[in-house]
Formats: sequence, structure tokens, C-alpha cells
Amino acid sequence: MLNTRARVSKATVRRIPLYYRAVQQLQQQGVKRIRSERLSEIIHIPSATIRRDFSSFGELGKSGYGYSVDTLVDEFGKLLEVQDAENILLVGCGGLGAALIENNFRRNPDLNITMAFDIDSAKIGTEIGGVPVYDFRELAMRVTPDIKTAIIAVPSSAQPQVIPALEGIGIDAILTFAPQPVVCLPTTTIRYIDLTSELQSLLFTAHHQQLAE
Amino acid sequence: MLNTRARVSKATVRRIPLYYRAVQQLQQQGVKRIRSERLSEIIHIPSATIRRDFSSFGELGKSGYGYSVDTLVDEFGKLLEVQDAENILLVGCGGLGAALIENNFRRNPDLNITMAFDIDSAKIGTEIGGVPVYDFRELAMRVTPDIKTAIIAVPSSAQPQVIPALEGIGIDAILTFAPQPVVCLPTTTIRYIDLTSELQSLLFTAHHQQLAE
DNA sequence: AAATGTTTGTTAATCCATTCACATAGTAGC
DNA sequence: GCTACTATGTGAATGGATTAACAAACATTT
Ligand SMILES: NC(=O)c1ccc[n+]([C@@H]2O[C@H](COP(=O)([O-])OP(=O)(O)OC[C@H]3O[C@@H](n4cnc5c(N)ncnc54)[C@H](O)[C@@H]3O)[C@@H](O)[C@H]2O)c1
Ligand SMILES: NC(=O)c1ccc[n+]([C@@H]2O[C@H](COP(=O)([O-])OP(=O)(O)OC[C@H]3O[C@@H](n4cnc5c(N)ncnc54)[C@H](O)[C@@H]3O)[C@@H](O)[C@H]2O)c1
Repeated sequence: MLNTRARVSKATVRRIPLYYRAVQQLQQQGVKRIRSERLSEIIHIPSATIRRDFSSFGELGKSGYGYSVDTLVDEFGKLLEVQDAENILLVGCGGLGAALIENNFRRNPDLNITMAFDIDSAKIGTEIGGVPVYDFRELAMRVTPDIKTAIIAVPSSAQPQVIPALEGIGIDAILTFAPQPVVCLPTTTIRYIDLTSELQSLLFTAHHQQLAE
Repeated sequence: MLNTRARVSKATVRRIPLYYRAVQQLQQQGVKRIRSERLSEIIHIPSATIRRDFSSFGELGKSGYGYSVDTLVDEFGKLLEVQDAENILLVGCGGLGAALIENNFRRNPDLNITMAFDIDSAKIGTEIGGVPVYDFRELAMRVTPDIKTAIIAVPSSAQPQVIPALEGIGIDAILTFAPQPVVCLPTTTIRYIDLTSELQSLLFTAHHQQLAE
């Protein structure tokens, strides 16, 4: 079972999806068996890191053999709970929000944006890629109790009003593209994706530290 | 000068844009002076980390006083080279690519997407938010020599062809949304933004480790 | 200009993650 | 079954980043 109550490090958690995607691809290619050394070449993560990460979920491999691809797909699938669908709401149907809805994590059938909200009356009542857009003021009325996850794509200035409203209806996981940091409940897990900062720090690295080893 | 050749850590580099944004906002609010303790409350980074980061760019502050906001805006602006515009090309004008072009880092006048490329004939020859969309096969012909930076928003499957083409015309900094890892030249700085992985690892954290301290 | 209070910059301590390296446990071939 | 390989899982070593804590430096007040 995967309940080895060994603590899973934050760095490991960020890599689980990469492992899952890679072993899924291998499985689709009909590969039955994989060594950490070979996997390392595919995903560009050192083999020692892979083995340590894997070992924090139990003894998934066999000495002298490697890992069974099917076992890995199974175990990481369980970790990511891909068997039961995660229903997600999205707030802010601008350029970015609409793109996310259109795509709707198509490659991952367990991730579903099922409804969206905006305050722009031109957007309210429409559908984007089959997903209905509701008035954000009707949030409490429209949301179904199975939704615990939200994606925010509103301007930074609107974020301080949006987050408490989401927490008020029971959302406890938030992915946001608005970089404005916000205080949220201790039970809320929030992650910021700050596109401008990513680009700026990339450029800093490229310009200042072109000492590629 | 800011050429204290003290090594700047990777973690610090990722925070420079956050510092720059925060001190810019303070400046706009007319704030002249800021202490690390106060800045910590604003951007949710411990004050000790802030002071250590700042000190890697020289002695920016004064004991018993704090930091001059104007000085900080100046110094971080120089670090991020905001005085001269960074011209950027974008490949893949799908939902995400179009959203990025429309927005065009509006808040940062030094970051400009100046041209875009696609292989879809329905898009080639059009404009998105004033930015022309060219045929990707005309990349070498269309690109101007001032462009050293690219954003990639093509499907993962197309990425292995796109990156060598970009490197061929002198691009050395790449921000990509296609998670497929690629080998690139040692002189290329590449950063991946993997939206699906971000969401999946967020959900893992929310579901498995709701031991919010 | 002396006394008091404040906040930096940095040294030392700690924490977290990566990497090395190998004993152990298994595979594969005969 | 025995021998020769092979690759895992993990202690131990290293490296990187954060945090604590405080002497030194400056501001401010009187
Ligand atoms: N698109 C980019 O390239 C880019 C780059 C960097 C950062 N971002 C950030 O991503 C976020 C979204 O970007 P975008 O380009 O889609 O912006 P956008 O302006 O196109 O869309 C924002 C949408 O949010 C809606 N909105 C505003 N206030 C709202 C509220 N209180 N409740 C519900 N909806 C509300 C607006 O009506 C609009 O439809 C912003 O925070 C932006 O700073 C985007
Ligand atoms: N939008 C999302 O929510 C989302 C989520 C997760 C990951 N992603 C990733 O972001 C990337 C872009 O996503 P999207 O939703 O905009 O995809 P999209 O399919 O809407 O757009 C892709 C665009 O790239 C163009 N293209 C394809 N091959 C090309 C080539 N060789 N050269 C130039 N252009 C080419 C296509 O014509 C299309 O316009 C993809 O890699 C996707 O996996 C997006």
C-alpha cells in the first residue's frame, strides 16, 4: 500500500506529475520495464533522485530488474487520484481563462473545469468550450458541493475579493495567475503562477549568468 | 555599481521580480522608505531572506533607517535591464499563445512580443493584438536580429522541431509551456511552465498533506 | 554631541534536498 | 542450483537555502 507514512518532501511532490506522465507514455509505447538510469535520460532528473523519490512511496522496484511500468502507472495514478474526477471552477474568463477552459486539461480526463465565473455581462450567460459562464455574484448559488478546487485568472486587483468568496463556499485548493500575494485560510492550499516573474528571472539568468557549465 | 561579483543564488534570482514589482508599487504610492520587516508583510517573504537577498547586490540599505524605495526601484530595474526593451517572439498562436500576445506583459513596457509564428494557414497573415503572425517556415526570413528570446506555446509533440529552429536563428532564452523535456544547446537558457503538473502537485498537497501548520 | 533606539548585513546554526557509493537482493544464463 | 550480473534502496556526505540572532552602523531626539 502507498501509506508508508514517510514524509514526502516538497521537491518530490512537484516531481510526481512528471513521473506519472513519463510512465504513462512508456506504457502507451508498450514498454513493460524501466530502469532508473533510463528514466533519467527521458525526464532529465538524476537517477539517484528518481530512486529516492520512488522509495518514499514504498518499495516499488526490484533489485537487478528495475521497475514495472504498469506498477508505476498504477501507484502514481493512485497518488494523483486519477480514478475519481476532480471538478474545478474557474474565475475570470479573459484571454488566459478562456484558453485554460478551451484546453481543459484534455490530456488528463480526471481534471475537469466544469463551470466558470466572470463579472463582465458580455460574458455571463455564454459558454466557452461547452463550459457555462456564470455571474460571479451568483457563485454560492451556482457552485456544486463536489467542487473544492479553483483556478483564478482575474486581474491582480480583483484577487483580494475573489479568494475570500471562494473560501466561503468551501474551496480549499487554488491555482492563481494573479501574482498579488493574499492571506488565506490556513486550510487553503494556494499556488501562484507568475508568468511575468518567470520571464523576468529567465532573462536575468540568460543575461547575467551565461556561464552554462 | 551592481557588479559585486558575489554569486547570486538561483533562489534569489527567482525573487528579484517580486522585489521589483513590490518596490515599484510602493514608489507609486509615494512611499520613500521601507524596512525589511515591513516589506516582508507585503510580499510574504521572511525579512531575513529579504536582507540576505538584497545584500547580494551590494549594500543597498542603511542601518537604523531601512532602504530607500527609489534606490531599490533603481537597482532592481538595472538588474532586470528595464531601461532597454526586450523584444520577444512567440511560437504557437493557439488559445494560450493568443492570450499571451493580447496581454503582452502590458504592465512591463520593456517586455514586448513583437512577432508571432504558427503553421496553421488560417492564422498566418493575421494579426493578434497588433502583433503579426507569420508562417513558422519563414522564421529565419522574418526574425530581426534584436530578438534573442522566445516563448513557445505549441503542442508538446511539435516542440522538438521548434527548439532547434529557434536556436538556429540565435535565440538563447526560451520560456515554454510544452512540458516535453528537450535537449538544447549549452548556451540556451530554457524554462518550462508546466500548468498540468502545477495543478496536479497542488491537488496532491491539498489532499494528502492538509496538515497546514 | 551624547544617549537612545532602530535596522542593517552577516556569521553561525539549521533545515532541506541532492548526490555518492555500495551492501543487498534480486535477475538471467547456463 | 550455481555463478555472474544488475539495479534497487539507503546510509553517509555534500551542497544549497533559510532562519536566527546580534554586533556594528546609522538615525533620531534631546
Ligand atoms: N495573459 C498574460 O499573458 C498574462 C501575463 C502575466 C500575468 N497575467 C495575469 O493573469 C491574469 C489573467 O490575465 P488575462 O490576460 O486573462 O486578463 P484579462 O483582463 O484578459 O481577463 C480578466 C478577466 O477577469 C474578469 N474579472 C475581473 N474582475 C473579476 C471579478 N471580481 N470576478 C470575476 N471575474 C472578474 C474580467 O471581466 C476579465 O474577463 C491576470 O492577473 C494577469 O495579471 C496574464
Ligand atoms: N491551455 C492550457 O490550458 C494548457 C494546459 C496545460 C498545458 N498546455 C500546453 O501549452 C501549450 C499550448 O496550449 P494551447 O492550449 O494554446 O494549444 P493549442 O492547440 O490551442 O495551440 C497550439 C498552436 O500551435 C500551433 N502549432 C502547432 N505546431 C506548430 C509548429 N510546429 N510551429 C508553429 N506553430 C505550431 C497550432 O497551429 C496552434 O495554433 C501546449 O503545449 C499545451 O500542452 C496548455
